[in-house]
Amino acid sequence: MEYKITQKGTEITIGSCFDLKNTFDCGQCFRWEEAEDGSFTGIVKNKKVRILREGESVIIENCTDDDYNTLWKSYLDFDTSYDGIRQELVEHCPELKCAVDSIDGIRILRQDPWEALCSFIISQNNNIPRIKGIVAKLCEGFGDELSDGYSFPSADVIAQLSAEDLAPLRAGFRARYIIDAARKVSSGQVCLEQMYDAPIEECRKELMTITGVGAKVAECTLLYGLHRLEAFPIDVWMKKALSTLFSAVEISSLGEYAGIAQQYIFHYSRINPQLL
DNA sequence: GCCCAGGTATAAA
DNA sequence: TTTATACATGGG
Repeated sequence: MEYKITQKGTEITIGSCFDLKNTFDCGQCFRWEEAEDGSFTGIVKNKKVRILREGESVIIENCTDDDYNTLWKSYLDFDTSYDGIRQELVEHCPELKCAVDSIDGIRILRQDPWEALCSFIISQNNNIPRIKGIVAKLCEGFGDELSDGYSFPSADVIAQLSAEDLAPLRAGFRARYIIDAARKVSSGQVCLEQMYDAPIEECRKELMTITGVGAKVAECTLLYGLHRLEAFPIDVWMKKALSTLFSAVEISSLGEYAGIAQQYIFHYSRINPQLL
C-alpha cells in the first residue's frame, strides 16, 4: 500500500476498500470513538491516533513512519485485499452476493489477542455502549497511563487481581470470567501466541477451557484477535440467519474467509430484519 | 417499570 | 445430547 508522510500525518492511498464507520463501529472492537466529523480516535499498544478519510486517502494523525510500518499497517491489515476477498466470496458462493453488496469497506483489524478475548468475554449478553463503558473503565483502572488515555491492561496485571477488585467496572457476572481468563493466559495454561497458526479446532478447545468462554467468544477471539479469517461465530442467531436467508450456503463451504462472509451476512440480516 | 443485549454455566429433561 | 433458566447491569 502506497503511503507518504505529510504534515497532516501518514497518508495512505487506499481507494474504496476502507470505510471507517463500517470497520470501527461494526462490533469487532470497542475502543474506537467516532467524532462529529466522521473521524475515529483509538488507542492500540500505547499509541493513540486519529484516523480520517480524505477522498481516496486515509490519514493517520500522530503517526510516525516507524509507527506506521511496525503497528498501523498491520493493525489495519493494509496488506490484505478486501476487494479481492469480496470478489472471491461471491465467485465461490453466488448466494452471498446480496449480503456482500449490502455493506462496503469492512476490514478485519489485527487486534491484540488478549484484548479481543477480554473484550468479547465482556460482550456476552451485553450491548455495545455498555461494553465500551466497561472496557474503558478496565483501561482507566488497570492500564498504563499514557500522555492522553490508557493502554489496555495486560493479562499479567489482571491475573494478580480478584473479581472483587473489578467491582468498579460494574461488569456483573463477567468479572470472575475476566479473572479466570487472565490467570490462564498469564500462566500459559492458555497460550494465545501459538494460536496464530495452530489447528483451529485445538485453539477453540483451549480457549473454551476458560470459564465464561463458549463457542461464540472463542470464535470472536480467533477472528478478531488472531486474524483467523476462517473462524465463524456459529451461534444460535447466525444459524437462524443462515438457514432462513442462505439455505443454499453451507457453513463449511464458506472456506478460508468464512469469518468475513459472516460480517456481510450479519449486516445483511440487520438491515433486513423482516427476513428473519 | 420493562425488555433486551452478536452468551454461557448449570441444572434438569 | 438437547432444552430451560439465571445471571448483573444499564441503555433505550
